[in-house]
Amino acid sequence: MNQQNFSADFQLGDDFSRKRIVVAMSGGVDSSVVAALAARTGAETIGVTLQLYDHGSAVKRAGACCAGQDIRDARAVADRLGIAHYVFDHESRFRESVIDQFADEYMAGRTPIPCVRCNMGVKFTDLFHMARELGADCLATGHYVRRVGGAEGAEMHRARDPARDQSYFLFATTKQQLDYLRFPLGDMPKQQVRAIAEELGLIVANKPDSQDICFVPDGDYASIVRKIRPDAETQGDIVHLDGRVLGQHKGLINFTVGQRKGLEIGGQPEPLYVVRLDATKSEVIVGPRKALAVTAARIDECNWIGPVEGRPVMAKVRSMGQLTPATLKEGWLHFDNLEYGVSPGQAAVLYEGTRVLGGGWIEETQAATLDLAAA
RNA sequence: UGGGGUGUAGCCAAGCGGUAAGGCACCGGUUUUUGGUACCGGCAUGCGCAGGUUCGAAUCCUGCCACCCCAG
Repeated sequence: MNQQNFSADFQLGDDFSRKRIVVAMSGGVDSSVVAALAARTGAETIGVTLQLYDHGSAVKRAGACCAGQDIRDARAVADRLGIAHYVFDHESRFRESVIDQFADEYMAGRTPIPCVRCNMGVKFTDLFHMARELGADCLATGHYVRRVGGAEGAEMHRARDPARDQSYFLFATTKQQLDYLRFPLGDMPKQQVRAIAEELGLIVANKPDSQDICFVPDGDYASIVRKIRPDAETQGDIVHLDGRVLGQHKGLINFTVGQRKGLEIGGQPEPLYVVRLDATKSEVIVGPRKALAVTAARIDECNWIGPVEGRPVMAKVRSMGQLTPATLKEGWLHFDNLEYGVSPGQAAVLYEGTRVLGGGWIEETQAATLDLAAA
């Protein structure tokens, strides 16, 4: 640990004395350290925390953010750093832009990514405007992703540490947002971030990383959906690709494409996986693993911050997945190799080297084995 | 109630005298700021029931029960 570790480039020129930085503080260690780094530049630093959901069961859980104790942690860190700190109640906004949409997606037989919706709306739209209104020169967050100056303006790149890279969740960041955003942690290993927090005596130094979905108390996301969408328990058949009805399910919301666990169908020679969800018939269609293979995915509601059409790129269809070579043509992302467990509602994010080119939401997929998909 | 067959964990199933494979399902753990996947571990003191033979039985014998098939 040396002094060098205490600085980060906020990409605001040389004279920070007349700059103002707004930091999105979730109450976790990452954004707390960003606030510390921002304050250290000499710029006027303002911490902003959004309260995103209620004070119920979720707030005491390790790994939560933006509620209850996290708000107090953010406040404590801001006090320690001697920076201004504002808390805004965004529960209703979060509910309609993230939680309701989350439930509706599951109801439609799709598999949502609330973290992306949260980044798109609450964080990079609402917070963005607040920062502007506060007269800030930039909005800094604790995301592990890099903002790099390029020939045609700011580019987004994957984090230095591939294990912590969060670019998958940020594909919908627009060019305009990227111009204004700063991600000072993109070059740092997590270990260093914690070390800084500890060095500065921040209360959150040893706080567990957030994981799972922040507004789901115990990993049981289906219970949240059932709570706000009472008809989520519509039962239906579990149907094999060959047409056989193998069993019954307790609601489409409990399943996603590629899922193996939870079907409760035994006596099979090999595992069954969810191949498709049919919301209109309330059917879960299952088949062998090879039936999951897809050659392409149609993506929609795309956001591009780099050139992609017709070029060979690398793609990700899940946050922790491997990069896989692909090409985008007329809305369809064609994979060079077969991909498995690709679900509508998930995101496809494209890269060129470390650069994030953007991405889109998966609407449908092209099965590799037509004979099996025919059923 | 004539003949034949089968009864091993929730399901499928090997074993056919030497001290209960494997798969699916399920449970737990690891990994993971989405879901899922993957990986690791667990999972029948007991083989339809009751006796018997044997040093030793899921495996042999007897009886009973259940289910299936073929006949009249």
